[in-house]
Amino acid sequence: MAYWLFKTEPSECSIDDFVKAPDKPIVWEGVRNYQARNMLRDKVQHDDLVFIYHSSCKIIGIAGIARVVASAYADPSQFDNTSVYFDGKSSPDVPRWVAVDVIFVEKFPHIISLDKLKSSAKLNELPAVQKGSRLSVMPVTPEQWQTILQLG
DNA sequence: GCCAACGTTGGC
DNA sequence: GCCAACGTTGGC
Repeated sequence: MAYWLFKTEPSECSIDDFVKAPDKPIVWEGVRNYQARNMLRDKVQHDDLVFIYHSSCKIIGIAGIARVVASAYADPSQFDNTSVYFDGKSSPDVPRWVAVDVIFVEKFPHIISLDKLKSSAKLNELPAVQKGSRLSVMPVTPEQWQTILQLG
């Protein structure tokens, strides 16, 4: 079992969308970065736990936890020409992008802010706190996971 | 809205 | 395969 951090803009998908439908898997689609895709496709497994990170918003930070309930499959949005995630260069025969399904586990009473994450020396290696990091799917070590939980 | 830091594209 | 130009991300 592994740990991950998934970035999302809460205007697109926030922890509250999970809270609203706690038993309904959410399709984690729209990852359009090769490094992130490779991790989604090759490493993210059923039952892995995921920090949900809110980016590009007022309160930036980790908002809660979700669990992976379906490992990688072809991201349907890449074939949907009405979707902002449509990719005309991808084909059903050789899908370029993948999605996973995640389900609600927990919403934190307070978002663990980016400032707080940066304040812990133990999290220096976490890509999320590093300047210029644009990974939308990133690994979290068990030690980092525990450190972050204690910050919350 | 600015802009630094990346990532991707495409001509050569 | 290099690299300039362009596009995107994401914190501020």
